[in-house]
Amino acid sequence: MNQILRIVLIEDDDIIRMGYQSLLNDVDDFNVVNAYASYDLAKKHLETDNPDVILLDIQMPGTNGLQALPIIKKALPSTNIIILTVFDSPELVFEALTMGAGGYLTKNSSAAKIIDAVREVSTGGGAMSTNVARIVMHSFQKNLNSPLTKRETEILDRIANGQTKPQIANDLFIDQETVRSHVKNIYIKLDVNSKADAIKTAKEKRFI
Amino acid sequence: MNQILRIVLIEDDDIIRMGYQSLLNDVDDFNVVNAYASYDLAKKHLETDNPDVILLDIQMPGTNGLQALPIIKKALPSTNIIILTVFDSPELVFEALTMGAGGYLTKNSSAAKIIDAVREVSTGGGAMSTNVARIVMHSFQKNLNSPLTKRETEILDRIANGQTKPQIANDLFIDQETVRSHVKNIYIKLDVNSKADAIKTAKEKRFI
DNA sequence: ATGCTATCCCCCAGAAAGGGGGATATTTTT
DNA sequence: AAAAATATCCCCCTTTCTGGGGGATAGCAT
Repeated sequence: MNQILRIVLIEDDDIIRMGYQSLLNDVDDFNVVNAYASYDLAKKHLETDNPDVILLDIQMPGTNGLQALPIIKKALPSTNIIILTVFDSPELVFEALTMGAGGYLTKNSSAAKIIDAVREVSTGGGAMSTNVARIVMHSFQKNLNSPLTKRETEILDRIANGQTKPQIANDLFIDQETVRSHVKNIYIKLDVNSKADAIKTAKEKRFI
Repeated sequence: MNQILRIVLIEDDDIIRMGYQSLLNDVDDFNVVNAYASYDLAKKHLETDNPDVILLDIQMPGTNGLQALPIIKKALPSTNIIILTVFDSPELVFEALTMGAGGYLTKNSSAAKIIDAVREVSTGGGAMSTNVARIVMHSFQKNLNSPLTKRETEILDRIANGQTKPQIANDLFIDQETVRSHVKNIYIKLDVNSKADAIKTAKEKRFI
């Protein structure tokens, strides 16, 4: 499977775009089939370009990269898209990943990293620069000093998944009153007095 | 800040452990202060070892790596831990990340990748091998073909965060009856008839 | 031995949920 | 321009759930 990878660039800065183009074209099995200064310019050609991988900037005139991402993904579901941008705020990163980006690189990435990333996402993999990996990993980390006990956490987790107290009681083979007891303690510990506030507080503090 | 990085290895395979030890000790600013065949052997020495980074295997006799992870994190909060294992199932990866791992590498990682990872996590960053990045990124991707409208998704999302219909109505400046209408349609589209089932189905299908 | 945890019990009023049945205006799609 | 989808609002109703108050008890860990 040493096939030529068809690549499309969408990047508004002429210098950067041409730089990436020559960088990627120098790789034996890469072929930059087209390079556009915006998504609006690219959209009518993407079907025929039929790229395996698109390198997509976020900031550009007209439809921006994050807006374009789901549109492209729907039109060309098998195309893998790498966001290539100077921005690395958590909001942008999560937005891009939920919308189907296969990679997220910041523009300080080395040539080798970019080439690796293209190869990686072309097989359905994931690629991100270290600063992005940092953001993503931090989003997973739970607070290890939660005031909630195991049981309380278990119950709050189920509440956050929409289960009612009777349902929880049933699932855990305990009485509704026991669930109620735990919930009371959860509310005291989190200093709240409603389901919504408990979930909100617990998520903010990463207890669940 | 060109300080020597103090490193501890916890890995039960003698050959592999010694291999990593010599690999890392060959790096100028790295110092493998100790290497143990299990966490149970390591635990009484970790405080004095005072490592900046720990490379931690999952599979080992006695307390395994994932069990040890939160314990170490609590005892040495400023120590950054990299999981180094042959396993890369989503469950293990998520477990490790939520428990505070700063990196997750599989053992097919190159020497350069491992060295990079140690450096990266020592500054609080994140490091993962490409197969792990793949798992993590896929966990973020939403289904772009949700049957739910924007408004319905917004409302279901709020329900999943514990808000009641009156609260949602208030936040969105619409009538409770409107919220009710949307919820009815959500239930029909998802073929459910309760909050819990709606959340469950929507999460499974990645609509929210 | 004291505290924390998990379990269960009762009272109560008010709130919320979910199943029906609609209507209407605005958008979007065709 | 017509048809479909969406977002908004209205009424009926019963059942279920919630949260606040007051407890008790057995086991486990420090």
